[in-house]
Amino acid sequence: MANLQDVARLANVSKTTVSRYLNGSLDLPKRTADAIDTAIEELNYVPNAQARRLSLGRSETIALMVPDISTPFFSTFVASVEAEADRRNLSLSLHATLNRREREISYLDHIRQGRADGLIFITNHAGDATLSEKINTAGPCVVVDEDVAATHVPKLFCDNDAGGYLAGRHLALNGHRHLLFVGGVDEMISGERRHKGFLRGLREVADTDLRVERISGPYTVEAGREAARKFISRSDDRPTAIFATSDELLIGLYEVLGETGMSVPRDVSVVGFDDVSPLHLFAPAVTAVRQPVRELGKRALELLLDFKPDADSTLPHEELLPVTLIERDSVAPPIRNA
Amino acid sequence: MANLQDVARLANVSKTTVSRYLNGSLDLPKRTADAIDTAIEELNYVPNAQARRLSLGRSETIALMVPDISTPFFSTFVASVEAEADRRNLSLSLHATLNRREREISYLDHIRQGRADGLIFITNHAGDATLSEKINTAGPCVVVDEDVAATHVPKLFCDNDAGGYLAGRHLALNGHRHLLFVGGVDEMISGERRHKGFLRGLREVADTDLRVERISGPYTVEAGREAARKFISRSDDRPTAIFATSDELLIGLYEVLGETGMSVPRDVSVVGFDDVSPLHLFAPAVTAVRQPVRELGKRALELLLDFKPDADSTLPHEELLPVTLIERDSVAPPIRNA
DNA sequence: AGCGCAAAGTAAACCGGTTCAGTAAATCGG
DNA sequence: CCGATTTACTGAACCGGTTTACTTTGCGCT
Repeated sequence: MANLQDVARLANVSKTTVSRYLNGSLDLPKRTADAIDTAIEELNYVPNAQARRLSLGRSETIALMVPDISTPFFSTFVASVEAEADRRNLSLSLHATLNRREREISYLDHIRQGRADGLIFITNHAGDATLSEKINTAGPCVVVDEDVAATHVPKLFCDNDAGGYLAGRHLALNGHRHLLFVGGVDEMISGERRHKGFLRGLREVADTDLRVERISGPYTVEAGREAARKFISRSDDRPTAIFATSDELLIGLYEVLGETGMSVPRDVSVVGFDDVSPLHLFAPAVTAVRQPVRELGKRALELLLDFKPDADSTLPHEELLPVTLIERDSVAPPIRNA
Repeated sequence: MANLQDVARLANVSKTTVSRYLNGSLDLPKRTADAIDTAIEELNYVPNAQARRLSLGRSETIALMVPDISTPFFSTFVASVEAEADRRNLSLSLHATLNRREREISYLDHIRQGRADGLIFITNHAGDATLSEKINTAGPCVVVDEDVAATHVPKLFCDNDAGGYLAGRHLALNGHRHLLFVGGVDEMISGERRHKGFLRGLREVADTDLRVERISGPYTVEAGREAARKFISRSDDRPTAIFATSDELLIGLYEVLGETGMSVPRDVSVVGFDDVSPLHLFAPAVTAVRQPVRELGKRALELLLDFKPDADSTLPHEELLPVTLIERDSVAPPIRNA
């Protein structure tokens, strides 16, 4: 493989000249420029990215850390970050943590190691002191989708509270007073906010007679199944509507509901959250709160690269992206007989 | 940031010693080793990956090029490659080509640039001479899922022919004789193989009276919609079964079938391909040929890193992974009235 | 006492770029 | 025709590791 030196020799100039010419920091008369171009052509020269990066002190790479890549929400998110990174001529280094803390912590070192210039970080467990300490000292980093307590980095979330509110209001307007909220382990701020918004939405419509139950758990298909089983095992006084706060929870819920012959929305109304999976094709099509996932990815990279913190602000920058309710066929008024 | 030199100074040894100690190419007496460990601890030293890579002449990174990251098939594939890469302590550099040839070609340079040690490449258009030339000279590379003609690199596909066969046989056994095959643009080998296998499966069961139509197109939701519209616009003598050869095609098909009130499988039977999306929740649950996507990703990286070509073999190595038919509710015998 | 060998390191070249601080020659103004 | 400026370039240091080939010291053995 030819290197800068080889090109310089063939073009009868110095390394410096070729380097500066290629980087545009030197104007050359046409003859010299041509000689260099010819030499590059002839030797089939391609600059070595590793050398360039070492010299420049940056990797031209940003790292993306997500719990899992294969779920629609995260894969769509990754896709939108990649698109924006590509637009800026940055490479994307992708890492799945599978929610394992030691991975999260070790990947955070990638910035210090010079493997990445910055990091976009999504985690599903948000309370760890070691983790937040590490995030605060790792280097350029933004936290997305789920908060990590005690971190002083820019943050970007969907408006979880508004999402909960929309779902709650919609179900209350449809006459539901006894509801089941599924999702969110205690430490996850997204779950808390969705829950709070949900209650607010319900109360705005129906201030009395409300009964809201909750099954907490991770945003997984299996947790959805489990919640559904628990729901079904109760023979009487069941809630008339369920708010499943992620696509995965909803999928698990639908699976079990379907298997056991429960009919949506006749026997129970359902509202989902995320709306990245093809919920419009499910039976019945699912009414859900839609997250602006693509917007989230694009904005995350913008925040990472362009954001300059206010000197006077002591609080970390936090940004909320709006959500919308997509009405489909999984919500109906409850049957009055109980 | 502390570097090797700083550590060496503090531990009263030379750079060489520290480097060799850290890389295990030097056994040191406990006192010296401790001194180095202490210095590293004290200075909070982390080796610089860029420098290491330049020196080593490899990037410890492999590049993954797919048409799109957000579809379930590719995102699952990416996830499985990432898992295997992580197991081997390699970084993964992710690139979406959006099927644009100039991107595919420019990303292939990443190997020569030293940005990646090898490349896993999936494309959806397979006939280009510039592209195959570039692939042949780019460096370590494997071609996955869809063939690129005239390339001499290891190749890994699902058994598309067997997949077509399973679908054809299943539909024929259910009594279908007039069928519609949807998918595959001309240059795509996967489509051809699925089609060929489809015919073989049909003929094995029913040698006469077979009528097989075909609508070609890319593996997209929109192409699925379009095929469905075309299908529906024919008022009589419609095929009684449709083989939609990707999840996306199937989704588009189901959307339009649903909107226009066609009932599956009463009015038309449907078999899908991929089975990565939650087809079991669709209405009705979709019978489909399942691709072993995770296996595909894992094996792709193995091939890239471990495969040593036979010196005597002139043909490129080609590997086929088995597929299975998942029977659900979208296939029934045709109604006999036409 | 002296040879041989193992133990414990090390100096310096190298990977392939970028960049600071110049230099030599050509051109220009007066 | 001389000094000043501009043009066209360059030597060498630097980024931070890895590695080859080599030195020094100390010990056991005869």
